[in-house]
Amino acid sequence: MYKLTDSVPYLLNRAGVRIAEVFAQRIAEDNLSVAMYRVLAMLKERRESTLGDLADVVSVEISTLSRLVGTLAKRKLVSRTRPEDNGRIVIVRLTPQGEALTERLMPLAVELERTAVQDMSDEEVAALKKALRRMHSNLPAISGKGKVAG
Amino acid sequence: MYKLTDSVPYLLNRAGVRIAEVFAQRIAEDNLSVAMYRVLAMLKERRESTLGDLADVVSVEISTLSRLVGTLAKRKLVSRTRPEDNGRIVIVRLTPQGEALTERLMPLAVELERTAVQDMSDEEVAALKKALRRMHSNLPAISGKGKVAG
DNA sequence: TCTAGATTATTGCGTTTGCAACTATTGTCA
DNA sequence: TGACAATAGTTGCAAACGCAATAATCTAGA
Repeated sequence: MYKLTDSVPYLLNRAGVRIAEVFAQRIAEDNLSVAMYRVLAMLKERRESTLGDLADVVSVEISTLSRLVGTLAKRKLVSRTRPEDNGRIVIVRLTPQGEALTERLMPLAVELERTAVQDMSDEEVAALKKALRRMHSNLPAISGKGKVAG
Repeated sequence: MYKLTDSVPYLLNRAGVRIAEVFAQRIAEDNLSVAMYRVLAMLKERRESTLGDLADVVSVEISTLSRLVGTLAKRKLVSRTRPEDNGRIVIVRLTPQGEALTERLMPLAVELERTAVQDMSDEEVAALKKALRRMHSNLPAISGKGKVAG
């Protein structure tokens, strides 16, 4: 029998919102949003990325990300480049300042995660991550609303 | 060693966004958002609720919820009442139309969940839910930003 | 080569959101 | 009882968001 408050989507959202709120508060003094942090952390991980790839990774609309990256660029945390051999795409990279900031913030993310999963074993955490990845891959990406094969 | 794309907050957000997108698309033809659905499903579960309690359950700001419930009330899906013995609070209830709509949509939520966890055992799903509840309770609720014990 | 289509990012625009301020009501305690 | 604090909800306002339209570039086929 279905109960909203026992359903996976609901519990997922509730935990996700809560953890994002806590992290948002921690990085607010640096005038960063959670999405901004994810962009920075992603670039630290991959060194560089196009806007579209970043949007996929960060789970936000590309138009939102375009403006968000614009803000980060204005603050000299990232650079935007259109390669000569491909004038469509934009390559985003961390600046030294951006890298320094990211390195300073990552420990906060680590600590937050530790707090969140404090009473779970390594196996439980691994199983959780596996389940989260599975659910993501079990569901279709929404491209542009109801535009299907057309 | 920390990797954004292997961290729990990131995976949590990614799965949550994806599942919400899919469900949003399914209920879009009824002009409902996911938060609206959660309000309706919550009222179906509890019969009635104050605005503040609803906000807690649905994980949205009370100001947002105030407007959202106003919209639902305009569509005659819920009713709002200020009890005579307490003029501060607002009691929200489903109307018959609201209940009918909710009953029609709940199977969609069930099916979505089934799709999301399709390759997991009952035990795995139970462990997932447990982990999601734990993380929620391991983290502090954010009241009003940095207002602490003041 | 030239044109039609696909890809990638940006911008316009209306909607939604959250914070802060405000209103209204209730609770407390001197 | 009377005043001050606490609670509950609403509204103003600015920021953030997503969709749709647009611009710019690249790709592929005749």
